[in-house]
Amino acid sequence: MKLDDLKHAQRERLIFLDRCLTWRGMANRKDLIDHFGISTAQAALDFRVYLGLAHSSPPTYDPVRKTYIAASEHEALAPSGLTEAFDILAGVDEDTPSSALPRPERKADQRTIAFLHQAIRSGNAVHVRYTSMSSGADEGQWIAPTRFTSDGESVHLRAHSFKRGEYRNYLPIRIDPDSSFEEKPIDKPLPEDVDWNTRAIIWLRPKTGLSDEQAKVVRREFGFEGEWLRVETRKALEFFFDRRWGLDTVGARLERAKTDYEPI
Amino acid sequence: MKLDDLKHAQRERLIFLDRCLTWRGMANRKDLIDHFGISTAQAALDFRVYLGLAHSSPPTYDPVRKTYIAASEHEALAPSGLTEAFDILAGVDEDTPSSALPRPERKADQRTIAFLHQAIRSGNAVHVRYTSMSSGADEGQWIAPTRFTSDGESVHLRAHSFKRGEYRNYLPIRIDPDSSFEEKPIDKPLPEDVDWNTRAIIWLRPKTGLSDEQAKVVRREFGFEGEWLRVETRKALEFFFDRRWGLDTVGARLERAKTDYEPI
DNA sequence: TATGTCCATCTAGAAAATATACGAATAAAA
DNA sequence: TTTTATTCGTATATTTTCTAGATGGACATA
Repeated sequence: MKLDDLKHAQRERLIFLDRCLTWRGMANRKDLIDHFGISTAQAALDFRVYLGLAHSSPPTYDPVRKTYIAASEHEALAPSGLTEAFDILAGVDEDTPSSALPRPERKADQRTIAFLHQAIRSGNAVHVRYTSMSSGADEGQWIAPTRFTSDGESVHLRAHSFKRGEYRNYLPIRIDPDSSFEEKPIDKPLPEDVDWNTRAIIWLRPKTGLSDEQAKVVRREFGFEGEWLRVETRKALEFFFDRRWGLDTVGARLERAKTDYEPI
Repeated sequence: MKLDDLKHAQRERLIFLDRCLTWRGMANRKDLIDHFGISTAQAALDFRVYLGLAHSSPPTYDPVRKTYIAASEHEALAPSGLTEAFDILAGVDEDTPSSALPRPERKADQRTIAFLHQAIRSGNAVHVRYTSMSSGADEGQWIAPTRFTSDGESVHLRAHSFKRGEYRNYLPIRIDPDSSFEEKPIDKPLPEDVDWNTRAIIWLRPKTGLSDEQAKVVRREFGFEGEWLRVETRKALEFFFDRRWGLDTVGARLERAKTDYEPI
């Protein structure tokens, strides 16, 4: 019996339960009932199924505290990072501001995104008017969108620019929503997107100048033991890496050691 | 009939469907079947329920393209940002690197988090050994944790420090996992957490020095029309704001105009 | 014209979940 | 000490949800 053998709905519930046990160290039927709106009977069934699945380190019921307590060597069925599981830990009060810092969410026009998605699916080129931060609005151009990407802050469009003869990253928000979005088939095959199909393996180390003790904290914080932290992405996204990881800021605690490239 | 009247499982499915229609502009039964593992019959039922709910701008079936197409004035039942909905747009190939830039995920010790959560719940003080980046490891101290917070990058612990006589933000990863985590009741009531209970309203504007046209792009990108963008958070989290929004970097396109404070 | 794909719908039946009731252990309040 | 509240578990009958499998329609492509 595995987590994947279950139906989607119950699997979702057990994953939630798993996270409660992992990060809170405790869980009740009430947690399931409040979160999913199921009955007490069903919640009890879910607990039994969970206990059946978690044979390596099952939680135990503590009648004194009236909750299930995770085993001290508890192993998550579906491992999660603390950031993903934050909502498990944060009490949600309506009205008052969240206990999470608001993010700089970029807006996007639904219709524009749908047109681009459509062009990607059909493999057509599409006509757009694009405003770049440096050169201002253009008069309209044909691009061949291939996929959406994300740098964690905003969503980008990866597309071949016929004007430039290369693949570039575009910000959908800078596409004029009143562009024609006219589509046309691509006459000759596009070149390979080399940067996309190149793996960039970035090796990071604690910033030069940190004391040994500080370096140790940094290692623990980012979860690596040896000399380097290995992070893997695509060369096409590497441009965004330093900013996303804050390597270019004054208080940076990591720096690049080296970068390896290999075809995917 | 409203989205909230539905059971959790079906509501999840309809929200997914809603996002497909919103951002892809199209949806099939197959999308539901692949994502939730339901039958074709159930997927067809979900579509009918969705059509019943989306009375203001229902999608239409296009027999030629063999998909449902969102109305051009489509209104999302459950509005979402593009960043949240990114997984709807990104094709997921296993094996190859993701099309999203990896995030600098901070690690955290489950057991430590569970102890802290326990202390918050019970309202007790807890004994921990904390290593700060500046002053190094301490000899152990009592703190009174009140809640978890998040700056979007890592999760923090908000706690009253008896040593300092004030509320501070701690990084759980810097708490020694071998701390005693001994608990004791708090003898006299804690002072109010004034910074937590103060609303910080931050007014941002396009960075001075940008051209009018550039400022216009910035406004559209961050979704504000007038002079300022209003962002609301808690004073206790304000310290993280500039870094999270990249206001302290060279390429920043927003700057603070003013900040208002008011009690919550 | 044949084939494949996508849709919808029908029916019977399986599976999932509920409502309701009952009993047990514990802590705190009366 | 007794009562109340909270949490657990389980059992029953019932309702709701979902599936399996079959049927048919519209359209595109070969």
